[in-house]
Amino acid sequence: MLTAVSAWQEALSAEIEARFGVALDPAQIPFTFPPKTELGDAATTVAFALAKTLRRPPAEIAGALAGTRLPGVREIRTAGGYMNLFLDRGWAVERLLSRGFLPAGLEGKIIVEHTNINPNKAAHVGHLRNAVLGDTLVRCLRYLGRQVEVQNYIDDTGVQVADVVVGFQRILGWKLRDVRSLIALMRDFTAANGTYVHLQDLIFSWYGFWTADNLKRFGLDGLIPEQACALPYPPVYDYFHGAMGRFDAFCWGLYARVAPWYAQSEENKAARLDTLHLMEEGGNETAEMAALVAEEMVRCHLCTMERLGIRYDVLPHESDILKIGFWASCFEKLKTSGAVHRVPADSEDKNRGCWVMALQESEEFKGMSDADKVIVRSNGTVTYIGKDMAYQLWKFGLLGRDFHYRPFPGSPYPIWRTDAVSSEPGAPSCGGGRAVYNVIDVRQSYLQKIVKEGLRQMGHEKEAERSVHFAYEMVALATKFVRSEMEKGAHFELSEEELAKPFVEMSGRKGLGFQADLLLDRMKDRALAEIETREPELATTDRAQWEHRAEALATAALRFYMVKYNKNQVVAFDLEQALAFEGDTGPYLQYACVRAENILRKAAEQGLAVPDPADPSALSECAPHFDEEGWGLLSLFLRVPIQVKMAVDSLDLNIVARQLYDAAQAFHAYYHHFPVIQEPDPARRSARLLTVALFARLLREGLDQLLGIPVPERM
RNA sequence: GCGCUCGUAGCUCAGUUGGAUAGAGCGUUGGCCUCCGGAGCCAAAGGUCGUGGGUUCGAAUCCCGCCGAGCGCACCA
Repeated sequence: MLTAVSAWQEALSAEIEARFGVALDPAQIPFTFPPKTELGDAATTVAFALAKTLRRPPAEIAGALAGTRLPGVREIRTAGGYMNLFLDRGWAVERLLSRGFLPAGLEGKIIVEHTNINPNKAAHVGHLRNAVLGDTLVRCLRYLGRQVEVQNYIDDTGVQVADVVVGFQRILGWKLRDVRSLIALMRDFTAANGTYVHLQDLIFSWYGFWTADNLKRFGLDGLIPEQACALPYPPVYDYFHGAMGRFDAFCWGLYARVAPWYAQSEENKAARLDTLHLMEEGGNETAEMAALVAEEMVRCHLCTMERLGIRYDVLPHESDILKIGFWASCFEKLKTSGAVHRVPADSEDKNRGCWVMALQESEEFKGMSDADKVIVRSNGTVTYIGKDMAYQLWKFGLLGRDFHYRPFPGSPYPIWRTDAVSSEPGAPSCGGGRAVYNVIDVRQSYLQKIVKEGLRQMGHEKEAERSVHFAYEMVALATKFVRSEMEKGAHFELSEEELAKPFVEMSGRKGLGFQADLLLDRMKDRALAEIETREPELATTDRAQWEHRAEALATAALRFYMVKYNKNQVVAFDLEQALAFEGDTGPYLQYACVRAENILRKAAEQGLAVPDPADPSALSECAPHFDEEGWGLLSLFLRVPIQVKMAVDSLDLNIVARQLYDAAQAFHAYYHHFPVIQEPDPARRSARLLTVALFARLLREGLDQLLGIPVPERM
């Protein structure tokens, strides 16, 4: 409908000029949709807009324009100032199926960066919102004909990874080979038993874990390893609370132990800096452990996201940005363009000795009490914001150089990661985009603004304009939910004051949050049970099918939950609400599609001829027999391209979810009021079969291409 | 202090360049499976759209004030 609307705008603009002598920019002619489908397939309120300049009543203007000939439009009916368009149905359906309402193959690569989880712990529901929004944006852009490169940035050099390494080395007393064994063991168990292994059972029954040191550490010195393995509930059982046989979940628990451990002594606190230094130096066991942990963690995250149908093209690593010298190049540009200056070391300024970017000149930062931002610290190290600027320059191809690339090992699908030294055969070239979307939560708006300002000050005005921060509100935990978890025995460090608020912020450091895989597992369990009540025999006859359907339902429920809210709305996560399969949920949309396809299958089984949507003669034969309600249902899909465009322009992706939900809702109502197979009149039956076939196809396509929601054959 | 965001039904939320009778879901109440799958449908009850002004043919939407809530403004990322 996008392409049709612009044609209508042109035609109307010409007609208005001819009739009233008023030149109106075609793009300014507003097109909307009537509140009820029987009022028309599309509408324009241009008469209201003209009423002011022409000083004539809107209804009169609408009446005068009603005779305008618009391509594909069979009739224009006016209602007050509204002009309601009724389309030629054959024309509309043909274009719906051939994607004739969509622009194709638009020039210029668009880069979308999303997910960006610190590789030191399992993904939680907050990360899911980021990944789902990012992936939905990618799908919408591709739907609109854009070429998209998806990047997932890996911060493998920061304090977060260091903290987990400290946990392994100093709290658990593990060596590199212990971590290696753990990873290998986890992979074996996951492969053998799926996702339902509790780590506690695993780790404590692991003979190798019970070294003399560990026996002593956990107060079991008198025992031999075999005895410790056999203990049903070792004294440290709670130590690994919540880990589910996954390495990332293990690190989640471990990471939460590190902050309290730092708090115990100054000596402990010093371990963080020591570790960071060792990681930076390289060539030692600590650095190797950090790399190992980060890589395995990324693998875990890729698997989690794979469950949701979320994939990436490339994984840029922060360590490579430094090693390959991107930061050095960026720093040169910053200095030569005058974007940064050095504050003299002997000055009184609090930033003495630092390289800072001055922001007080910029409109954006007016009213700031302190408008200087430190880019390079007085000790010569670069801040996060500096590295991000280098990364952003590369994304636009402004560094004039590229990374090397090698395949990321052991990923669930082929994917490239950056490398600082050399490329492997078949390596792609990445970056160099025309526009860039950074999907990052709203709390980083200030920093993202600075990155954009940096581009501007380096003289890249155009790129700064095309640098979009896709800001969304965080996912917090509903206090109601946290309380119920605490009643079940979970321990969180929360004050009464915090518990009095409607929601609490998640915190990886505190281990406060809900893990993505855990949520998906809970949803899957729920789905398995639901399926079992409907098809009890499936559990024994086809277990793989049973699981496949449950996983699809979990994916749908989760993705829809994450995309249905407005991006500015804080999502207060509540397990009960997230686990819902009824009403305004993903499974409701899947069910509409499954139901429609069921009718088609049943009809075919009974030997009824199901009209082929792609066959023009079937279409012209059926079109006159469409029920008005059936057409109203199909006409909702005319809105999709415009809604997707609006969603991408405003970054309010819930528009897309809403639109498909409305279509599903309209179908469920149609289903109950219009029997298809039972309809005795053959012509009418054929028309209804075609309606259902078209609906099923359009909804399946929409769910898959736009929302990334898979639809199983049955559910 | 400065900046951003939010406040709509008992609860969770839609309502997008100001437009047709303010809508969904959950929950409540009452209906609907010998009939294409009841993860569904139909109906009822439930609203001073935080509040007070303003702009205009028209305001939940735009402007100003006030009240309440969240987030940001580091040589952390």
